[in-house]
Amino acid sequence: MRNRLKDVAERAGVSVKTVSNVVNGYAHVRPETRARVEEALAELNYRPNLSARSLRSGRTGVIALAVPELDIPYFAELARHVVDAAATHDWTVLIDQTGGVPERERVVADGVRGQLIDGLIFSPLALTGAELARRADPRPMVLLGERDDHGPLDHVAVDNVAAAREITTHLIASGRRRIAAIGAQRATSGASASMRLTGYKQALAAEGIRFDPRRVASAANWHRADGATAMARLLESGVRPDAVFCFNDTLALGAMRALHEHGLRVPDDVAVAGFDDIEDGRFSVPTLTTVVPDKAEIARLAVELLAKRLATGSDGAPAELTAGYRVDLRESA
Amino acid sequence: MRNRLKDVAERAGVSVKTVSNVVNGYAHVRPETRARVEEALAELNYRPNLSARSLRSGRTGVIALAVPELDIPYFAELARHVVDAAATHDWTVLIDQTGGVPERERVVADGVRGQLIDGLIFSPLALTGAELARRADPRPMVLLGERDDHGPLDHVAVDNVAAAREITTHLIASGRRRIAAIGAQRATSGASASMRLTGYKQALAAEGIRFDPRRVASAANWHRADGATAMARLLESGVRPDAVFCFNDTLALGAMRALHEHGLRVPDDVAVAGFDDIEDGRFSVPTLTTVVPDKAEIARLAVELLAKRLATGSDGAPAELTAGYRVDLRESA
DNA sequence: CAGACTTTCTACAACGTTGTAAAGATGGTC
DNA sequence: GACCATCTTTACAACGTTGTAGAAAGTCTG
Repeated sequence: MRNRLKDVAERAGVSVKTVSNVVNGYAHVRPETRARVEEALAELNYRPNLSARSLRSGRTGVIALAVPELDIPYFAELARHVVDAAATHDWTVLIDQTGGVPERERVVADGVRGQLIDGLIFSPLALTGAELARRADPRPMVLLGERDDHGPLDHVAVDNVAAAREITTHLIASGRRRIAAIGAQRATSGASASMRLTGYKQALAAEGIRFDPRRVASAANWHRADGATAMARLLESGVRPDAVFCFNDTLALGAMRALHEHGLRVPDDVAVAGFDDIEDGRFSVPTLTTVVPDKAEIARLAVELLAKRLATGSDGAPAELTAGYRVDLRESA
Repeated sequence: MRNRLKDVAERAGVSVKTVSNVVNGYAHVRPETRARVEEALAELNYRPNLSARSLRSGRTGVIALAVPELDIPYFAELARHVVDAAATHDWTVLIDQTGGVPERERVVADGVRGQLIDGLIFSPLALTGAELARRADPRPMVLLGERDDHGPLDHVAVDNVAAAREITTHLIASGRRRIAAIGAQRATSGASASMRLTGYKQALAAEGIRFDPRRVASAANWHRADGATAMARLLESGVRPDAVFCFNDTLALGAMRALHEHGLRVPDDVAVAGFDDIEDGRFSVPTLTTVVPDKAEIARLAVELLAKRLATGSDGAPAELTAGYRVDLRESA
């Protein structure tokens, strides 16, 4: 049942190379020969051996996508877009989960996958661009997500500062003045966090609202539980926000739960805004106003960067591409 | 930078095969030789070429996991467990998303991945076991999820009937009598649906409550929107349920949203129970009472079935394994 | 210390594929 | 009909790895 070119060749009465030529659509094959070969191909249900092809060609047709966790909805959705974008190049995507753990991230960047993959699309959480740049693996890598320091590496992100500014401005425009923020992190660990915080501050400044550090709650992780505890901390600390900008949707959903537990209504008492547009936010109670990054564009740009590196043999200055976003106003703010 | 055994061998002054022996931990290598080779290995940062290994061995060390969609939380969580279980065999997992589309499912079963994979763990939505059994690909395949008809194929599932019965019984025990169900499907398309419906009916019967078909709402898909519309349909049809068993958590979250919109409180007015234990349900308002399948066990059993097939060359009668579950009582019921 | 056995290392071949080069067939031109 | 160009097909080698078989050197047994 495991059929090789050789078996097909014998059945069709031609050489192995002729079968190979037919399989690969080489033009100069006599029509009758082609027909005979195709018949044999079908009868034997021939499938090319990809290992042999890869060995011969030096390409596997597989790229890796490394993300912190697939059960973070943002990354699950992103993964699907990457798979779709890769399919246009006939590439298979292998997904690696790093857990955001530095050690695992380093191992992935250094090429755990060995010669299994042609390139890597990487959304790191713990490692900086500079750390990643001095990796041992020569295969091309594209970084996803905003980094202040992305080293000499190709890179795709949305303009986080602008997006955060825009959604904060919306909160102000709808009459809120005591706007809290949830999700800040130590500068070293989270570029997303610091950029979103910057956008938030810029919006306040532009509208002449004084920035109050007591209204900013940090969150080491960005899961629901973190959002809930951060919100609770804010409420119990005595700052009485009338709105909160959460640095991602998951935090926002957690924050809404905490607000609910404190007997506060959303958006009546406190408006809530998020970031990422995960599916849950479209069905939460109330639905979540959020920044919608163009995930399909992010995926497409990343795959195309990789394709360019693979085509040109990795040289050329690092590219830094920006994908689009929009703010979707729903019920929560 | 791309180093082969040959380069290492030259550097260490030994034959290619000796390097291979060191890399593979062959015992009979003189310690000094081993040390010299290991030094060369490190200096050149040798990585084995997996394509060549696969070609030689006939094994790729990659298994595929085919699921409907990764942004369905249940499958994202399951995927992580499968990756972990596969890691114990040093296998890499390649995830395929079928979208639940029959054509895509057929293509996956017939081996799109060609010779890239050693085996397949498949959670089909559209195709029956019998349809899947007559596939063209000879590689071992393990089915996940309950099927009434799973053909002559290895298969891992939890006892859906028992689990549905148990959680419905809990609803009854807590005093509910007008218990609705959301998620029924035409018998042909959804074995999960029909088994959960069966468990629901059994629980009613055991407690002497007459089954009322008007209290059962169907849902072609099991997304939030489907749960919300199904719940709304029930409420507007005049049946006044005091509880609802949703055939998965996502439906339940959608149903809770619809209840909220109709001004009904959960669990005070209507208790809600789900199935799957997705992370969202642990943070929803209120948190969701649900059936918790042992996803780690499902993954482990599936991977081990695959390992057994690969070791024994695919013969032996199809196995049918059952993984555990428990009912987690939270706020919603 | 002969013989048998073990340890250490190596050459070779094969896994299935495709690029190269070249041979043979066909067709066209003068 | 000789020549050249193009079409069609083929043999061969190579991609990097590892199993097999065997050579050479070392160790043990009686």
